[in-house]
Amino acid sequence: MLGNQLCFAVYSTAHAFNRVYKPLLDRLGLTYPQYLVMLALWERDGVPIKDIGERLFLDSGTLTPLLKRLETAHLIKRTRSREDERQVLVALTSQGQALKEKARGVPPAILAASGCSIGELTALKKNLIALRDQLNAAVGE
Amino acid sequence: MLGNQLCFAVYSTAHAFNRVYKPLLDRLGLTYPQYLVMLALWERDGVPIKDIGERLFLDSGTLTPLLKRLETAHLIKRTRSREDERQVLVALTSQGQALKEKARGVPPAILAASGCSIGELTALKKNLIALRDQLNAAVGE
DNA sequence: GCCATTTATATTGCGCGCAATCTATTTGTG
DNA sequence: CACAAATAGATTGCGCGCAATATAAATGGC
Repeated sequence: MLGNQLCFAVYSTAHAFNRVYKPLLDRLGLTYPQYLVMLALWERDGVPIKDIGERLFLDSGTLTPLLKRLETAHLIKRTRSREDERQVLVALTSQGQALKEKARGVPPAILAASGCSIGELTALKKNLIALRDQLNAAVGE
Repeated sequence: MLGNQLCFAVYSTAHAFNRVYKPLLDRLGLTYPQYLVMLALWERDGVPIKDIGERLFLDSGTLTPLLKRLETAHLIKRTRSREDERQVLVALTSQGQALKEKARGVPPAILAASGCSIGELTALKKNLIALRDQLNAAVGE
């Protein structure tokens, strides 16, 4: 049963996080997955979709429509690469860049809602990432 | 950033778990949320939908169609309560009961894929549940 | 240089997950 | 008893998340 219980703990914690993020992200006009994509682009943009997918563990079936919505919201621009016509490069617009400032209040609010110390959260994060990487390795056999 | 990183760790671990569960649950004809409902019913059935929702942190918008699919698959039966006509009671069919045996191999397989010791998983589960409950409390203000 | 293979992205279909809304009961208050 | 409020569940709409498939461009072996 323990595997089941742990998985449910992860599953239900993910939903709980979503509920905390939602009112904060509503003000930015983003969903949580869209916020993740923006976080990735704020770190490095002008990149192919593949690159975003690898960083977030998402595939084109998820990203293509999501990126279209971000483009409709004028936060990003998608352009076919010249060197490799298969790739679509994703770049932030000025509005997309500007949103980074508006989003600055999100992480502290999350930290406060978690009610944990930095040390606890860091340890938890480390353990989760190790578990995730182990699970992903197990899928690849 | 730490709050963001932790949430992403939870989010991506949930997806990784899903990828590990999928081939195991495909053999049972269940999705992971359906498996969760079955786990809940194997512990206690003949209960109103509300009861399942509280145990799994899910609402009727999610559960109503999911339960309809489980009923179509002949794993459960839904009947209006006599005492309180607002309630719909969910009971396992004999097939639903029998599936419990077929599902017995799932938890050990998950445990093996996690590559962690029982102690590590128990500690991680405990920390996650504390975090989840804290987050849920923060949403309710 | 040709052609099979690989790679990047797009599309379709299905099942969540949740907000918002609706209906039908039940409960609580006077 | 009447009637407002609360409660249980169903419905609708939207955005993931992913499998399966399709398309088009690049690559590699001969």
